[in-house]
Amino acid sequence: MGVIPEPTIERLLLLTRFLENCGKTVVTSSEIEARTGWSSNTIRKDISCLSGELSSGNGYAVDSLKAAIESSLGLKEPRKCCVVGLGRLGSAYLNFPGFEADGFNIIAGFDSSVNRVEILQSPVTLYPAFKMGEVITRFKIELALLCVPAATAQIAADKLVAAGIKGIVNFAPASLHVPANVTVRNVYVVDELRALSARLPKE
Amino acid sequence: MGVIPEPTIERLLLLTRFLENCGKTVVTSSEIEARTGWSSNTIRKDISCLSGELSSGNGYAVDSLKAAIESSLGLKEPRKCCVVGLGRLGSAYLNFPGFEADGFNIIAGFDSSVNRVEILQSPVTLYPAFKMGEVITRFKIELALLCVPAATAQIAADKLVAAGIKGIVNFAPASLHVPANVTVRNVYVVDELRALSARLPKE
DNA sequence: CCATGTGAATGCGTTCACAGCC
DNA sequence: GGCTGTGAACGCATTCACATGG
Repeated sequence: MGVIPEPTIERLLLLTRFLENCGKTVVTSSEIEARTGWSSNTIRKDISCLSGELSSGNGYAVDSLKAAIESSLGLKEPRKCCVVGLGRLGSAYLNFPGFEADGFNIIAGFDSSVNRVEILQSPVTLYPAFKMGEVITRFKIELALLCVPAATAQIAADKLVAAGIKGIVNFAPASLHVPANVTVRNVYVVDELRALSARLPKE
Repeated sequence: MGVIPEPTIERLLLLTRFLENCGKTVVTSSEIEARTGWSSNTIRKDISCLSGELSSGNGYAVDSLKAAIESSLGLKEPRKCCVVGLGRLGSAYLNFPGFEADGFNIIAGFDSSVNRVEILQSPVTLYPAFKMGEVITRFKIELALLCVPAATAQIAADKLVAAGIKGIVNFAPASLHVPANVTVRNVYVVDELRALSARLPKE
C-alpha cells in the first residue's frame, strides 16, 4: 500500500480534528463530505491508505478511525521539541498548554540574549543560543519552533540543522534553505492573509 | 492568460519573501532553484503566469518581479481585517507591527467578554462580540483572524460569514464549515508539528 | 553560450463507476 | 438500500526538450 500522497496526509491530519469535534461515534464518508467539502470519494480513498478494519459496512467508528490515522502517520510517539527565539511569540509558546495532549514535549528554549534567558519565567529550561547544538544533540530534540526575526532565521536554521534537527516550524517571513532530510513548515500570519487576498475575486 | 494554478499561487507568495531577503538586484531561475528546492522549470512556468516584461535574457530584475507578483495576485490593494477572540494570541496580533507593510489594516477586535473589551489596551477599537455583524458590514472588513477556542470556532465563523467576511485565518484546531465563496486558512501550531511528525522517517 | 519561455509528454492525484458487503 | 472499497478514466500540474533571444 505504498507511500501516502502528500495531499492525503494533509487531509488526514485535518480529519482527526474533525473527528475530535464532531461529537459522534460513527460517521459516514458523506457526512464528512458535507462538513469538510472534500468529496466522499476522496475521503474513502484517503482512508484506504490506512491499515486495519475500519468500517463494518456503513460508517466508520470515530475512535478507531482516529487511532488508525494517528498510528499510520506516526503521531503516537512522543516528540521532543524546542523553541528558538523567546520574543513575544516564542515565550507565548513556552506557556502554551496544547502540546502535551498530542504528545509534543517542549523541553528547551533558546535565545541569543543571555539576559532574557535569565529573566524569563518559564516551565521549561532556557539556554543561551550558543548551547543550541549541545542541548539538541544531548536530548535528541527532533522538532523546533523557530520564532526569531526574519533577518536571523537562516542563521538559526543552519544551527538547528547542524545539531541534527528533523523538522522546523518557521514563523519568520523568510524562505529557509535546508537539506532534503529536514522538513520546514512555514507559518507566517501575513502570508496567510496574502494567500487569502490572492483568492479574493479581483474586480 | 487563464487562471493561476493553486500550487503556483502558493509558490509565488513564498517567492516574494525570498526576493525580499536575497539581497540581490537580479536573480536567475537556477539561483532560485538552489535556494528554494523548486526546479528552475517550475519557477519559469510559475513566472510565465505573470504579465509584463520581466527578463532581459538572463535573470529577472528582483524589484520588477516582486511587483509583478504582487500585482498579479492582487496583493497591492489594502485590506481591512479584524481579530476575533482576544485571548493571549488574539491580543498579540492586535499589537503585531508586521501587517501594515503588506497593506493589511487591523481595524477592529472582538471578544465575547465585555469586561475584557473594556480593560484591554489596544491600538485598534475593540467591540463586544454581539456587534460583529454590524461593525464588519459597516467598515466593509474583508478578512478575519479567528483566535477563539476550538469549542466556539464554528459559531464565530458562522457570524463572520453572515456578516459577509471573505476570508478567515483559523487558529483553532477545528475544521470549519463555510460556504464556497469564503476561504479558510488553518494555522494551528500543533497541527504543523503533527505534519512534521508524519514526515519523519518511521522506524 | 547561457538563460528564458513554451508546446508536448509524463506522472500523480482526483473523480468516476461499479462490485462487494452489511 | 446505503455505504464502503477499488480498479480505470480523467485532468491538471510538473517535467522535459527545444526553439528563441540577448
